[in-house]
Amino acid sequence: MPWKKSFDIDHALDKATRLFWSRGYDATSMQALVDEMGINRGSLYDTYGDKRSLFIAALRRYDQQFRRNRLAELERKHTPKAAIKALFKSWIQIALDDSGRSGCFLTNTALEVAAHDAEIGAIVATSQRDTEKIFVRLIRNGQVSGEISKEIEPRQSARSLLATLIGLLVLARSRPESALLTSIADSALEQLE
Amino acid sequence: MPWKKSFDIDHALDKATRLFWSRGYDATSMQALVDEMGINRGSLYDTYGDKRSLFIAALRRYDQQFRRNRLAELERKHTPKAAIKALFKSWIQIALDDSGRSGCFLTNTALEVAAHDAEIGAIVATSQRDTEKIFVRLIRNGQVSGEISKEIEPRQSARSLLATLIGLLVLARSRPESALLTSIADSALEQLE
DNA sequence: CTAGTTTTGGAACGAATGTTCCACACATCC
DNA sequence: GGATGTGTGGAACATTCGTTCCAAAACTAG
Repeated sequence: MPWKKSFDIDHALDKATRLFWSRGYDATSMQALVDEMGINRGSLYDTYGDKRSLFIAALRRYDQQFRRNRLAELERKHTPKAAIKALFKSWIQIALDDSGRSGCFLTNTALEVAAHDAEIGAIVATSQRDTEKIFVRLIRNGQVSGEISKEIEPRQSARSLLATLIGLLVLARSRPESALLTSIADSALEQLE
Repeated sequence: MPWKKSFDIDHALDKATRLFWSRGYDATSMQALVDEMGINRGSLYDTYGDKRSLFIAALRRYDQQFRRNRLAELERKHTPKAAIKALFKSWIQIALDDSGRSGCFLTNTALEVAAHDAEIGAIVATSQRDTEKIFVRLIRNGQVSGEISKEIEPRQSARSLLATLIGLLVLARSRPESALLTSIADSALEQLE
């Protein structure tokens, strides 16, 4: 009769996510994944399919665990404007702590794979659109409570915030300098006043 | 006695640049480069060295031809603020025209290679710093002539412009939508008022 | 023409790639 | 204990990778 898997599927997927996140798709070999995930090559193919499928699963998991959940938590714990500020600050903190300079998995993927792979491109684009929507909501709520200027146009400012955040994520990987990144975050927040 | 090369070294390098620019480092094979550059494999190794050296030469050429020269031309032909506007507009134009969705070679490289290769990382970081300096100069000159508000801090605004531009270049590759990109460019310019 | 040098086209290399497969060990249920 | 199905470890597969090498062709200079 059947038998439960002896390894934690999600835990192994987290390991794969970390590796893809740090090195990208092409530079991550199946051998490195086998080593890092701590499971057998056969089990890997049985459980997750081929490399591309595993990458998509890792990207989806990152999108859920790291982006959606994190944004939801920030939205719950802070006022709208403070949530935006906390988002930028936490990314800067990650960039300065992270010795591997991994940046943001979704943004890395946007450049490396998304342009040449429709399915992966759709995942990236959808998550960017969702982040944009969250910014719109935060701005509107901030305008109601008065902490964000009523003169700005929510959609346009949300797009600007998204672009600035993505730019910061790129610079975090090539120039992880505190002064540079905080300067950018400050500018982004000043736009809301 | 010696004999001049029968192929144009820079022309072949341009072909290589286009390929690396569009596909990235890992996804571009030497075979594809041989085919695209139209020269022999032996000649390629004799002239440019190994793959990484060729990539660096291509990146340096892009930085000179496409970034520096283009920025210098914009600075020469326009007033400071108009130059910034023209820069954003031309990138949007390229993004919407470019069926290959190549984005910006330097920005692509910042994410794919720069974080894990010190020499290439230095090239990317240096070019980003130089672009930042040009923004500072444009802003200062615009403040003198009066077309840019004297209330803004040139260095901080330059960094903000850089981040926004890079964010736009990433989005150009994952979501080449006119409304999105022009909205971002408009926001960037509004910051200067 | 001859000598000298470069390009050419392709063979060849070892290493690494993603993927498949299989015999063995082991845990579960009857 | 025996049957069933899973994870294990590694061999093996065909490709592709970057790189090296070489004999023949092509061109220039004397």
